[in-house]
This record gives sequence, C-alpha cells and structure tokens, in this order.
Amino acid sequence: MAPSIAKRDSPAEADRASRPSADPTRDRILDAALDLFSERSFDGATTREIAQRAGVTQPLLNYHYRSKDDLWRAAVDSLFVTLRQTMADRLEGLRGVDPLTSAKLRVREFITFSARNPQLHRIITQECKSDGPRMDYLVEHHVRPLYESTIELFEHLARDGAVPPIAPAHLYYILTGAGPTMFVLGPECERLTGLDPHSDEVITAHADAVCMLLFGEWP
Amino acid sequence: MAPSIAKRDSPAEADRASRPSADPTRDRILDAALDLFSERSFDGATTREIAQRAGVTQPLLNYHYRSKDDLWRAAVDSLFVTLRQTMADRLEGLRGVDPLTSAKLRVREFITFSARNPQLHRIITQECKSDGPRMDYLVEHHVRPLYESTIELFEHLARDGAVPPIAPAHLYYILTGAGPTMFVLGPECERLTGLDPHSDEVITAHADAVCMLLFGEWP
DNA sequence: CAATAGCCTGCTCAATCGATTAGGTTGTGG
DNA sequence: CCACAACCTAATCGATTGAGCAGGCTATTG
Repeated sequence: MAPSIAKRDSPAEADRASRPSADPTRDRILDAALDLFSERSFDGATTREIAQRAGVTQPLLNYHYRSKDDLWRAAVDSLFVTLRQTMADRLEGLRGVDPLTSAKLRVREFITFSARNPQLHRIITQECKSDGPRMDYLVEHHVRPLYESTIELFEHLARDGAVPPIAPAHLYYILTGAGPTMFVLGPECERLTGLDPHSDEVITAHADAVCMLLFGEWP
Repeated sequence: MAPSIAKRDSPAEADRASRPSADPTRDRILDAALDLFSERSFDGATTREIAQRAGVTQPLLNYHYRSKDDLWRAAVDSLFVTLRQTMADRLEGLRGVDPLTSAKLRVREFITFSARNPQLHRIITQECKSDGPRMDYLVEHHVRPLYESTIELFEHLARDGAVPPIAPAHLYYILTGAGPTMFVLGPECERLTGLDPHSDEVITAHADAVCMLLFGEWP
C-alpha cells in the first residue's frame, strides 16, 4: 500500500522527502502550512495557497514533502517541538522552586504559549473531533505525553490539597479548554468583547483568571 | 452580486429554497449536514457525503437549498433553535428559585447540552478561528445574544460575590472552553482517558467539576 | 572546464468538487 | 380526466484539487 521506498529516481530522495529541517525555505513552508492548516482545516487548506504564502510554487511542496499528508505531519511536528522546547526552557529556571509555585508557572507558560501559538489547539480540535489517521498520529506522537505529564502534575497537587478534588482527566480538559479557547477564537473574541487577544495585558489577565480558579486564590 | 430573486424558474422557488422546515426529508438533510460540517469542517464536508448520510441524492440538496453555503446556514440555525428551546424549557421550571441556584443549573444545562450536541462548539471553533462570512453570520445571528446574556448573568453573580472577581469576558471563555472541550474532543478523550464522554456519569462529573471551580465550593 | 547533485519552476493530468439541466413520479384541485 | 405543482433523480458541466513529469538554474566537486 505505502511503499517505504522513495518514489522519485534520485538517490537522496528518501532522505530529503520530509525529514529534518534547518533550511530557510522548508521553514517558511512549514510556517505557512501551520497557519493555513490550523485556520482552514486539512481539507480547506490548499497546497497552492500554502505555497503562495510561503513565497514558492506549488510543486515545490511535493518536492520537499511526499504528499499533503506528509507536509501536515512535518508542520505538526515542528509545532510540538517548539512547544516542548519552550516549556523545557521555562522549567530550566525553576530548579529548587517549591512544587506549587512551579506548577502555577507551568500553567501560566502553557496559557501564554497557547495565546501566542493558537495553531496548536486549533489543529488539535480539528483533528481530534473524529477518529482518523491524523488524530491517531497527533495523539500517539504528541498529545499523550503531554496528557500524562499533566495528569501526574495534577495528582501531585491534589495530594497536597493545592487543587480542588477533581479527577485529573476532567482537570486536564478544563485546563486545555479554559486556557486556549479565548485565543483559538481570537477573531470572535475581538468582535465580541472588544479585547485584543494578542495583547500582553489580556493574556496575563486570562492566565490570572485561570490560575485563580484552578488554585483557588479567592476569599 | 447575489440577486435576491430566485434563480430557478418555478414561481414558488424563492419560498422553498432555504426557508422553513417541518419536512422529514429536510430534517434528515439538516441533521446529516450538521454532523458532517461539524466533524469535517465546511470545506471538508462534501455535499455528496451529506446526501448519502441523509439517504438522498446529491442534487436534492441544491433543490432544497440554494447552495452549500445556504445549507450550512440552515443547519446552524436549526442547531441554535434547539439550544435556545432546551435552555428556555429548563428555565421555565425555575421561576422563583434563588439566583445562585438558578445560575448553577443554567451552567449545568449548558454543559449537558454541549455534551449531547458537540456539533455546537465544533462548528463555532471551526468558523470563528478566522474572520470570514460564516463567522460573521454565526456571531451576529447566534453567538452574540448568547454572549451578552451570559455576561449579564456573571455580572450579577460577581456583585453578590458568588463568583470570583474575574472580568466577565474572561469568565465567558473559561466557561465555553472548560465546559464543552472534553466532549468536542470526544474521540480523543476516549482514547486518552478511557472515559466515555457520552455517558451520563462522565457528563455529570464534568459539570460538577466546572461548577466546583466556578462557584468555589471546595474548602 | 566539465560534470554532477540539489533546488526549483512551468506545464499538465486524473479525480473530485458544487452546481445545473432535463426529465420522471406522485398527489391534489378543477 | 386533465393540468399543474411539489418532490426527487440521472447525467453532466466547468472549476479546482493534489500530484507527476520534464527541464532549467546554480554551485560544488573532480
């Protein structure tokens, strides 16, 4: 069905097609793909439009990536790499800090990232609404590790009474729902509330609000 | 650009094409359209597949609805009519109940509806990610009234101290994010947590959790 | 200098999309 | 019984989609 052998004739094909990065052209393609896939969904985004936004021609996408599906996977991978790197950098400066403070900062960092990269949850909600090969890839490669480390964090916090007695699975969907939705629906939010979901003030206020609810800091 | 006159030749065309309902065939088409639009997005859903799921042929969609866009609008309308009807029925039985209890039941009803009709938030998140004619229709016809009545509710509750001191706009996105996300991502939730997001137990537990956080009932 | 390999583009194809047309069937009022 | 309107279908249209092919440019290598 899906031969693992390269379908083109040049020898280095298998290496090039949809493997690593570090090429400015490939990066521009991935960024454009991420924007359009997340806004318009997999089917709604056309390869021609992605190419146009990246400033290249459409056949170049099939040169660098075997197929539209392959391009999608590469774009998703790069986004999650950025997420993991950002979170890791943040945690780096938190050695020795007490667990509760560390957890609060993790939540804030997650919300800030979701606000600056709404593509993350846009793509997740697009693909995970129905079972399919792309949801499978997304969950097994990227979402599950995130889920499990979050569950572990909540279990720790619950034992200390730092967080309400709510099953971790529910807390996970409350956090991943309450945190990013305002920014996922950025254009709607702007129209509806007049707030600018890109501004630091609004992002901070939202993180404050979620932390207040989650960690119960109101008399 | 878009003449309001019927483009077909029969006289009753303008009346039929995309006006009221009460016809079992039209209802089946709308239900199928809702399912597919919400799962696959506007572009991802094909009129042929909608027709197939409704048990009719594809040209029939263009007979009953002027265009795919028209069909989408009719499907969205029917969903929001159901939402308003459900909420109104619920509030009917709450005359004389104190405001806080009434508010809690409203929140629970909203979450229950979102769990049983995940199409609602699936479509909202699909269309409101980017500005466009469908977001415009959705917001101005259906979302804004919902938003404003929710804001009003939260302002009342905040005055009584029944809800944390959080700006209503943020509370709105926290509620509409934390409540439905678990059910919007139903297939992912099942795979990730092992919970069945269709079961009454899980729905109730999630409503409990959100109410606990929102109304602060934990010592 | 010649040759080769890596990027990239213009042109094109088969498949599939939403929409249209013409026609058939059913039921109702005169 | 006829005429007409409502409902539905088969066949098909032009447009757009993802993908493939052949070839051109540039720079590194021998």
